[in-house]
Amino acid sequence: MGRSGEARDRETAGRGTAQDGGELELQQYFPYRLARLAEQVSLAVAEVYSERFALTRQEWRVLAILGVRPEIATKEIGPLTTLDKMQVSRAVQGLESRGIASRKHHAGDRRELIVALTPAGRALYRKIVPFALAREAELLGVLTAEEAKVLDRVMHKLSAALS
Amino acid sequence: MGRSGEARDRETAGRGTAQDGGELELQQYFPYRLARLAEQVSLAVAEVYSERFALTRQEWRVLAILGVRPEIATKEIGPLTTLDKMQVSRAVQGLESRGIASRKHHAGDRRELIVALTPAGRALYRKIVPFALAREAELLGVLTAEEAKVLDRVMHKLSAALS
DNA sequence: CGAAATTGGTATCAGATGTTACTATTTTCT
DNA sequence: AGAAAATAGTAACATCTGATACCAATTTCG
Repeated sequence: MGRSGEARDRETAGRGTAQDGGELELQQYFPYRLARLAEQVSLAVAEVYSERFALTRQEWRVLAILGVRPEIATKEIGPLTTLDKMQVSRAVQGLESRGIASRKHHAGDRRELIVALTPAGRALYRKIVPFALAREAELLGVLTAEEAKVLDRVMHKLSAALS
Repeated sequence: MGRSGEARDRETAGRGTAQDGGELELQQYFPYRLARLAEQVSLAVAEVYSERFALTRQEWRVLAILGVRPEIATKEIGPLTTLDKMQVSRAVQGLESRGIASRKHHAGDRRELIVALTPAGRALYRKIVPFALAREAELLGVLTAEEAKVLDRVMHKLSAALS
């Protein structure tokens, strides 16, 4: 199961994160701690797009994609945002209903829908992004450069181990 | 906002995690990556308690607490599990309805409910915990001891910065 | 070609979740 | 003491989310 090549002794993942005998201390349990942290972070970021701009988490993700890819087939959005097709459908509808995005059928294949930001949507995007980036910077700012580097690597490793 | 004392240069949290100009690349955006990872981990762990033992995430958390604190007022459960009082109420009801936990009114204050595991509940707990711990060990096993240590510290730092 | 299978997207319904308001009990304060 | 406020827990409703089935357009293949 995806062992990394590095040299590791017996104690390995032990100190500070893993558990001992047959007891499970929820507060120390890594999956719980991670879920909790992610929720905190998610909430902090949601202040930006939800409270200030009334977007759902899914809409925000789609918007983030549209900001970079000015025109995209909705079927491509799912993989990029980790949303299933129903969530994408709803998010895009939500954006459209508020004049943020527009949909049109693909000429070649009329099943597909192509989404793009409206001018208003683009303006919204440009307004939100700085706040979102600021939040991220604020957060990562509490870490040293070294810690940030390790964190990045660790997240990649864990993610890879799970796929 | 909670600057750590370490010496850090301009690049700081940059390399590998943070963003540049006014563009936001969702795939690289830390809050998104974290949410995604947490979801993956959560799913992997849910296999243990959900698929194998038909518990919801909330019930699992309450069970984990009850395994350590054999008798506890439900009002204490919320803070320990990061669930709101309604979630606790439902989770405990769920556990009770399946003979895993039992409730009784506190003698001194008859508003409070005291929850405890039934013998069947305790047996279930003992059956699940090893699997849950194994999952955790498997995951953390892909990290070096050093990485695990940094990860632990980083999670504490981030969590603290957000509270 | 044309029936069958596939694909993109959505309607629809069921179950989960969040919110508000309410009951019961206890505490506080005059 | 006893009215008012606070606390623990839940009912009830509204909303969100997930799963299934479905429609329309396209592709595959006999």
